[in-house]
Amino acid sequence: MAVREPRGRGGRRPTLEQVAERAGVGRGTVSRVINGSPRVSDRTRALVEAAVAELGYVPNTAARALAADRTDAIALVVPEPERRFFAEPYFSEIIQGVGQALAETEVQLLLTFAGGHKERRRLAQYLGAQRVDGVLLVSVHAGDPLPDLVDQLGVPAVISGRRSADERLPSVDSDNFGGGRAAVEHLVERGRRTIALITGPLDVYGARRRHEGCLAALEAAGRAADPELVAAGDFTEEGGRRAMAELLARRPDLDAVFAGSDVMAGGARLVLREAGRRIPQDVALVGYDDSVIARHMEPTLTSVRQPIAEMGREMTRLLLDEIAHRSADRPASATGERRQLVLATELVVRDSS
Amino acid sequence: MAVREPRGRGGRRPTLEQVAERAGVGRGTVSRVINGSPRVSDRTRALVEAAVAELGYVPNTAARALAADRTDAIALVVPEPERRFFAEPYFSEIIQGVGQALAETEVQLLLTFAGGHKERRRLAQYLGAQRVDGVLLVSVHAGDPLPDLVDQLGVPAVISGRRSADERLPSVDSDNFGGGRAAVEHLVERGRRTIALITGPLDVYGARRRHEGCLAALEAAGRAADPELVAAGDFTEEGGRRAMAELLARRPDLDAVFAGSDVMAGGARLVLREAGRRIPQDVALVGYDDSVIARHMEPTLTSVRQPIAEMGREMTRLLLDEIAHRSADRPASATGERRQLVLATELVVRDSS
DNA sequence: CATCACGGTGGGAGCGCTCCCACCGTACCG
DNA sequence: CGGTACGGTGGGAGCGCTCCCACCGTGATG
Repeated sequence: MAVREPRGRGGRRPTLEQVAERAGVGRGTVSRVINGSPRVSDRTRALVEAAVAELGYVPNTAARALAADRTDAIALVVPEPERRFFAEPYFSEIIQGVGQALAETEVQLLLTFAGGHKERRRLAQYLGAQRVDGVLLVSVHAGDPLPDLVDQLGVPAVISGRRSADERLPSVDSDNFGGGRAAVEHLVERGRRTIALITGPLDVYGARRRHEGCLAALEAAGRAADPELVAAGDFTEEGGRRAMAELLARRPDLDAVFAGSDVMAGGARLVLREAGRRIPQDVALVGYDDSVIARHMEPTLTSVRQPIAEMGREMTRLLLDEIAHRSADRPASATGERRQLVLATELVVRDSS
Repeated sequence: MAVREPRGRGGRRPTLEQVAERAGVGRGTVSRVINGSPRVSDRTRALVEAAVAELGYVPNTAARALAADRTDAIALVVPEPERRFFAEPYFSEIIQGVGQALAETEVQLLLTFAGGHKERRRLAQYLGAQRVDGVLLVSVHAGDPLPDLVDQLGVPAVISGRRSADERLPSVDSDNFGGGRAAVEHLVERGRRTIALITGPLDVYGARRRHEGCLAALEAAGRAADPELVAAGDFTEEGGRRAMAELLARRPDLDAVFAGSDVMAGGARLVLREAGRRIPQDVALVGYDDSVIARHMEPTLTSVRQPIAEMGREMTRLLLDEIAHRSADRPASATGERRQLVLATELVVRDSS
């Protein structure tokens, strides 16, 4: 007759204590071996490792977290209200990168959905309740209070994309300036004379940098920046349509368009087609993001690729670094380490230009 | 001069004990209030709640997990080696659904990447080490040992898609049979006479069911299933190309194609175009999945939509149910509850048919 | 008026681990 | 040859919570 275990499922797992007994050593020694302390003799270490293997011992996360005040978990905070965030491959790729960086460690990834303002406040509380060792914040809005809230709570955090030129928090960004510049340089090289620009919302730092890159490329090519050739979009397809219609009305002679996102480029394409302009013969079109849309558009869309998976990877590394430093009582922020990363973008040339 | 806290960041958070003292009650009573036990008088409850609010108390997850042997977290196991999994919106949508279902609860979502076979084994260990209360398994292969491993460990699990007709584990599937049938019915209604089928790998249960649905629709329309009009693909674009070329060689008179996935439909489209067939005038094309590709293909692709987000939601509900039942010492598996869900699919008609 | 039942409550024990202090022995020093 | 240093080790204390048992008071019961 099977004896019923006190509680829980599938029988109790072995504890540190049991491993210690089996190896004929003390609890502290086993703990030292498990945690890779150098202060253990080789003989003892081998003994303990054998016992661990025999018993199939796995440390209890909860107990460790409670005793050591460290969870070996980080959270990726997802701004859920934005469906856009899910629709674009951005999300998947970021997670892919995070997963890769985490694979080399014992750290777990927690997904947290931050909805409205109250939920964000609740989230902040939870973060304070030692649920995770650090936080990855993606797709942060300019005026979002969350990053600073998290920072004040003393929770290590890394954000994707700087919110401004003088970002204080550790961050990983892609080279928006270089990306915008490369797109326009490409159009110039292709012999395009009248290049129109559809920008993203300019209060978003990344969108503004893209635009500044475009302007720099134009200037380098000896062309004056023409306000008639610039229209602001809002990263939506509809916004791209509106901007394109506007530009076409003002300057029917344009022969190239750079849109600050693929989605806006998609909207622009529809307007161009309706106006009877052929792509790329009459008008060259370049987008930004190198999203799925770009590869499946007709014609396929030239676009600027951001290394999103790599951003996820670097964000994670930065965060793990910060966590390690803080637990060693010397925040990386105080060691003058580089905590702002900017990764290169790449122009992917396809049929639309 | 600020007194340095013993350890950890940002000062200690209030504990149950402190709340108890503040409220002038015992520790047990506070615990009861926090956990919503009915065995507390209204007066006392109000007292405790006030103290909780004043102190901004949040229970320590680790301590609770240790004491109660329950983590209030579930894991979504992601089969990482498949890049396909990330590329398709499947992943994002599943997570979206899971997030929605979890939003109503206090349960956290852990993302676990299961790479090769050893990593899966390691994963199984961790699952046993009370890291999570349950597991969501997505995109499970036919011969994958993981589901049974998890089950043997006694960890509640729900899988997406049945592995066979007599799936034992709780699962949420979409109506692949109905989806395949609807696609072919649609082609029949459109007056197509010679309907070719590109199947997925038939050892994948879902793919086989789709195919069986197709055959059922053909039979219902009084058409014999013609082996010449069936070719097997492997869910890749290249596989779709090969299958389409084969079909076209065998039956140049075909006027409709159903592909078991949008990606294969994409491959088929290229071959059809090269062969000078117009879509939909000469050949109607229908895909499956209603992925981003479908919306951006030229012409836009008619496709069968699976309610993926809803599947994520239902999987989560099923899992939370199972967890609740088990902790109440009566597994849902023993109560004869329905643990296999099949959700309806929907045909989205676009320009390709 | 003693007895019982029961809603309501306090607090001990213990979950499995890390941290840290005490201690042991050996090697090296003056 | 006593003193000091130090690598190596054992185990007590405690992390913050839940569980459960003992207990208290009240009102119904015999």
